[in-house]
Formats: sequence, structure tokens, C-alpha cells
Amino acid sequence: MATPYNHREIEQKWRKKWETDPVNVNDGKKPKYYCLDMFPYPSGNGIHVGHWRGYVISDVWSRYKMLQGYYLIHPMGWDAFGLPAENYAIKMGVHPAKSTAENIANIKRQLAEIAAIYDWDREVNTTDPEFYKWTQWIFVKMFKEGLAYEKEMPINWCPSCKTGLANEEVVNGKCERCGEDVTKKNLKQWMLKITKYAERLLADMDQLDWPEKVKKMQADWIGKSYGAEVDFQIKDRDEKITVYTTRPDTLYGATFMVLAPEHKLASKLSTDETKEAVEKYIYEASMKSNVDRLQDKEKTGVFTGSYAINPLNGAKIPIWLSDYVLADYGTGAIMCVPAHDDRDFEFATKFNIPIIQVIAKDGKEIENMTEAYTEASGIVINSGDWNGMESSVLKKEAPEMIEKRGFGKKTTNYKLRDWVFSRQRYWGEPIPIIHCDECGAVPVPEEQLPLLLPEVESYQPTGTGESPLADIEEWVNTTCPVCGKPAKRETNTMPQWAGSSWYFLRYVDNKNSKELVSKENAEKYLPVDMYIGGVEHAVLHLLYSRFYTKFLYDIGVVNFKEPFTKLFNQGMITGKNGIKMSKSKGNIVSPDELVRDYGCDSLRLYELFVGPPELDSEWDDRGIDGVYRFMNRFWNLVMENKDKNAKETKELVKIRNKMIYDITTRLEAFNLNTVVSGFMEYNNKLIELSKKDGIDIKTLEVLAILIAPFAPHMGEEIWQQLGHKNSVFDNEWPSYDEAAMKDDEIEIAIQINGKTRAVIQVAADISKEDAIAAGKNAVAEKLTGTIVKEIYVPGRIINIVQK
RNA sequence: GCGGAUGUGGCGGAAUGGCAGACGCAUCAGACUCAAAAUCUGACGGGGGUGACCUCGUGAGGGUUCAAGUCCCUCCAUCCGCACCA
Repeated sequence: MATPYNHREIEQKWRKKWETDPVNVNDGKKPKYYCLDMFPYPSGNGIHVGHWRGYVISDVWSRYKMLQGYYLIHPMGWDAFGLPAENYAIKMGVHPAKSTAENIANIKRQLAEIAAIYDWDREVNTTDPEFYKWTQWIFVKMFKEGLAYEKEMPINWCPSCKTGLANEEVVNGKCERCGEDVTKKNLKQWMLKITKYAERLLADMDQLDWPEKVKKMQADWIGKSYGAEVDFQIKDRDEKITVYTTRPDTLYGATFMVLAPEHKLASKLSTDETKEAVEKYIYEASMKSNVDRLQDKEKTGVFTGSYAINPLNGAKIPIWLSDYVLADYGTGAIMCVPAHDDRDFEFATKFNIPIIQVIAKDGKEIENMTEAYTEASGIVINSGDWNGMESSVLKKEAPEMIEKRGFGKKTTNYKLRDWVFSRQRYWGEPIPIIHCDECGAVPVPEEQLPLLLPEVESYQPTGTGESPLADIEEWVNTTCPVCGKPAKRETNTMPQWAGSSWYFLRYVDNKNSKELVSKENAEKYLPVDMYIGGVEHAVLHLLYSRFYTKFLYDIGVVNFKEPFTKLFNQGMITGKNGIKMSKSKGNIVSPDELVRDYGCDSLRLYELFVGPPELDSEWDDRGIDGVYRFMNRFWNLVMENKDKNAKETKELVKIRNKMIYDITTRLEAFNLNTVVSGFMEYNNKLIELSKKDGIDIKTLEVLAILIAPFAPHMGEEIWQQLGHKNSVFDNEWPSYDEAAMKDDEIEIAIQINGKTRAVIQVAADISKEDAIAAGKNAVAEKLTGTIVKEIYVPGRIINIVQK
């Protein structure tokens, strides 16, 4: 009887061996492959089987690439600044630096259980001054390029986290982090001009091998639209209001105008009669939170008492205020065409404003409009010299026509807003700026970076709009680097996304004290070839990273414009009934016991086997028994055959080649769950075969190499048991020979009218005529009608159609 | 409201338009065992038939095709994203 498979002994043995004898070696000749995991923030909860999945997927892919002859960049690090780490520290009542270090140690221990082939020499930590020196350096560069600027304005404010937030961090009016309703707060903020890159962020997505879903989410977030800005003269005043519209073709149908309550002309437009109502409306709008404003189903508004003149026909149209118009998009003012816009229609109906139809489907005017006609196709009517045109054509031509007539211009708009970059929190990179009364905002000189985050007694957020750093007088008070006079430091810190926006660059040169990354290493090892992580960062981290990379390209730090060539989003592992694993739900499955009882390799295989990697999967502990049984049968197959010296029969050659083909194509297609089932299938077939002739050594060797990326310990052990001294990863991924895969005999299903009636065995090279004849013969007694058609699909099916 | 994904046995899931349910879990039966566990063998969508077989069946309803889980149309359900962006 062969030695039973002892996962504990075997896995420990190889763990030790890999430590002293790494298998991923850079000989300077191999091409590089950079496979990256989204780095974790060091949560106090550690990692569960859901986190495992992503790491296993990337490790399998990495090891596969290694076997294909690449030198692997497969690093790991810590996204340790920011709200999650700080909130955890506050909850536990310890300093974030301490809790972060502890959590990192714990997760590092857990990660070791995955046996991923991380290169820990490349480790980075965003809270390490040698790292955030460069996070600050990038900010200084952006400041110098005019991309970082200060602005006072009402921003998104989370009352629970007590800090300002970026637009991207507000989800359905709630804080992305804690779920609290986001309010507005007027604060002087550092902003990053990501909008300058809107067009490039949109256009360069073409090159990316990313899931369409993520590309679309980014495109929608950037939100490009084409249209025109149109100037409306205010009646009896020497002022104009500019509106933005994507439907200039409907200009003749504008029957009113709406300004955002925050519009700079809003209160100036009121008359003696309307003044009180207008002021009240503006005040009430300013008090509403995002959530309130979103939840208001019914339109509200107030008439200012003033009128605008339609530049096309001189029509007098009332100017209203309403909070359904956003102050910070377009010009904060719109022309309203109730006949052709749902929102304007609703507003006009409520406030009895006339509706003029200017586009008619099939040229016919609608008698009593009950809803807006919003399609941009139809014949233009009621529109002076535009009458009779096709509206879709006019829509395209109108901006230029308006521009030529001198009351507006063709324009493009984006939904993307600049990035609110200041956080009123302690646990982040200090923004390296000094405020001087004489010189204004001055960056900390580059040679003085890093600007260290000072030790502080009370790191809790203050909620006043100031960061806890503001209390440290000896830190705040400094001198101006330009004029030398007393000056004050900026006390806000950077958002948690600052470090993660560029960390992937640092892995390839993490000890460089002179540069963010050397040109040489950047060219040799970057960009990232494969990036694996959850979809939750689609418009956060992934957008910010692209922005940073483009900026660093522009200032010559890197020579590529996109950081992540290929992206894969793994699905989430959930608890029973698709409920997200969380501590509060009490449904977290820890990998620790599973590794102990079944071994790392079994858990790795099961993580893949649960379901398609891109879809969410429900975790069921019982399923792991199946892969564990497979592992044992697989092991026994090898052990029972390794010393038999079985002959390499034609059948074995065939099955070996088919196996290589199937595993490789499924792996290439990222169908990792079917790779595992493929191993099971071939294992079952080989067990059958081994009962007859035994399995030849070559096939057993191929088994060891194929399984190695998935179950690395077992791959190594089998390779050694087969008598080899080197690592299984010193091999090349096996190739297959299509000719050797061919069967001599094939099965063909014989159908009558599409229903299978028999299955016959024929020679693989049978002619069409012979095949059909054999097929008919097999179902002769059922061929009772007149045959009208015979379909022959070589190697698959014969369908005889009879009446 | 708009956009996307998903829907297949008791369960997780397989199927370049070509024999639906691979592979695995659970269950049942048998072998081994004093017994149990482990392991091995077999059965395992519904209905019918002693039987070789017949018949229905991939969320619902239509359609295209010799042939549809797969393509087209109309719905339904679940999940996700966006949401007054003019």
C-alpha cells in the first residue's frame, strides 16, 4: 500500500524549502510578467475565505505565467493609511500606528497560509515615511503644475467620520465608508484637477483589456455630453444668463428657465413682490442634505419675477429657481423645454407653464400632451426657419448655427468633478503645504520630504472642520520656505486613496531613496500586466490610479499612460443565501481551520471550484470534502504508478495530450472552476486506465506540472517522488500535440427529426456517405416516413428529417 | 426611471447552435467491517413501461432553424451599478 497523502507534513516541508530556495528567479533574460493583487488595508478582522479567492486566483495565474517562462513580479503590501485603519484604532482605543502594525503582522501570517508566491522583498506600506515621501512628492509636483489648488466651497461632509469626502466616496447620498447620510459643509479644501484629464481618461479606455462593466462605469462617471451654451438676455437688465443644453434643436420650445438656487444671480433676479419667497427658497435649499434633495420626489420651485429673452424669437420666458438644477454642472442654469424633457414637463405641469411642441413624430402635433416626447427624432415644427428639418440632424448642427449667430457656442460637458483631496483626519499623509501671509500657499521643499506625520496625544477627529494636527502648535508654526517669515502648516491630511493611486509603481523599486521609481526599473518591469481585485473600486481607486499614472507620464516619471493593462474582477464569496460575509452578520468563514484540516492545496482548489471566478458564490463548507477526496485519489494514482514503469501506450499519449489541451484552454479562458473539474475528470479516466496498463512516467510528470500552479505543494512533492531533484516550477508548461489527440473511433448521435434515436461508433475518418448509411442502418426500423433531408455534422451528429 | 449581470436536478455548477445535467456536494443501496468511520462499487430531473424504450423538461410566452440552455422578440424574478448631469 502506498503512503497516504499527508498534507500537513508535505505542505510544511515545501514551505521551508521555498524559503531557502525561491522558485521565482530573475536571471535578467526572462521577460517579466507583473501580476498584481489589490493590496489590502490591514483590517482587524483579518482575512476570510472571500479574500482568499482573489489571492488564489492571482497566484494560480502568476505561477502559470512563471511556468511559461516569465520572471514574475507578484508583490504584496499594505494600504494602511485612511479611515478604515483609523476608525478601527479609535474603536479599540489604541494609536492607529500600533493597531496597524499589529493587524499587518496578523494578516501577513494569514497570507502565508495561502502559499502565494509573493516577493516580500518588494513589500510596501503606505504609512512608511520612505513611501509617503513620494505620495507627498507627487502632490508637490501637482501643485507646481497647477493641478492641486485650494478652494472654499460646500463639500460633501460625513458627520460620523467627521471629514470631507470626494464625490466618488458618496454612494446614494451616503458615506461610502460608514453609511451615514452625507451633508454639506462649507470648507476650504485642497482639490486635484482630475477634470483636466477627463478626456484622456475617457479616450484611453479603448486600449484597456478590462471588463466592459468597469469601463462603462468609468465612462458614465466621467459623463461626457455634447451640446451648446446659449446666452439669454435678461429682460430690462444689462445682464445675460448662459445655459447649457444638449438639445439646442428644441430652443424654440423653451418656455421657461430654471437656475439652481445657488446660482450667483439667483437672489438678484427677485422683484419687490417675489423677494421674500425667493430668499426663503434659497435658504431652504441650502439647508437640505444630499439625501433630502435626492428623496424629494415632487418638484419644487419659485418664480423670480424676472424674464429672459429667447435669442431666436424674442419670446419672453419666466426665470424660476429650483433645486432640481445642479449648481456645479454646466452653467447652473437651464432652458426648459417641457414638451421634450420629462423633468421640465413635470415642472411646467405643476406650475402651469405653457408647453410648446417643437418636434413632431411623423410631422403630427400631439393634441393633449400627457408626457414629454423625449426622442431626438421627428420633424421640427413651431421653430421659424428651422421648421421641416429632421430633429436629429438639427441637434447636431444647431450648436454651430447658434455660435455663428453670436448668442452661444458649441460645447462639451463632463459630470466628473475635481477631487476633494483634504481630510480633516489624523491618520493620513500630511499635505506638504505651508501657508504664508506674504507668499500664500507654498509647497514644502522637495528635499525636506517626507513631512512626517507628528505624534499626537488626541488623534480623534474634531468635527470642527479642522484636523487634529491643528492642535499641535509646535508643528503648525513654522517658517515660510520662500521668505523665511513665520508661517503655518497645512493641517489637513490626504485621503486614503492617495497612496493606493501609485503604490504599484513603487513595488518595482521600493528601496530607491532618490526617485519614486528609477527609469530603468519602470521601463523594465512596468506597467502591471494583470490586476486582480473586487469591482468595488471601479470609480474610486481605479480611476484615481489612471489619473496619477497619466500625470506621472506627463512629468516624465513613467513611459506609459495606463497603469493596468488587464483587469480581472473576481466575484464575492458570500455566506448562505448570498449574504455578504461580515462580523455583524456572524457568517464569516475563516480559512484557518480549513487549512488545518484539509490543507492549503485543498482549500486553494476549492476556492476555485466553488463557481465561475467572475461571479459571486455562496460558500458551503461541505463541498471541500469533494476536492479533498480528489487530492487523495490523485496522490494515490501517482504513488501506485510511479514505480511501475508502465509503457507509454497510444491511449495514454492521447489522454495526456487531451488533458494538456483542456486544462490549458480552460485556464487561458480564466474558467478556473472548470479547470478543477477538468483535473477530476482526467483523474477519474486515468484511474480507470491504470487498472489495465498502469500510467507511464511521462504522463505522471505532466500531471505534476499541470497541477503545480493550483496545488503547488502537491505538485512539488509529486515531482520529487518521481525522482527529480529540482523544483516542479523549473519546468516549462507542457504543450500538446493536436495530432496525438485524435481518436480513431468516434461516436455519432443519430437523430430523427432532431431527437436522438441511437449512438453509433464509427471510424474517425469516415466519409459522409458511409456515415449516413451507417446511421440509417442503426435506426432502420424507425425510418417509416419519407426522408426529406439528411444533415451530417462530422464527428457529432446525423439528423434525418422524415415526414 | 436608465444601464448591466444572472435565472439549468435537492444543492454548487458543466455544455464552439449539434446526445442537457460534465465535475462535485447531499441522499439512497451494496461491498469491506463485530460495528462505525474512512474507502470502493452502483443509483440519483419528472411521468410512463416488466423491458429494450417512450415522453415531458434549462424563469414565462412567442419566433428563427433540420436542430435552441445557447440566436431574435415580448415579459417575469433576483442581484449590482447609476440616478433630477439639462
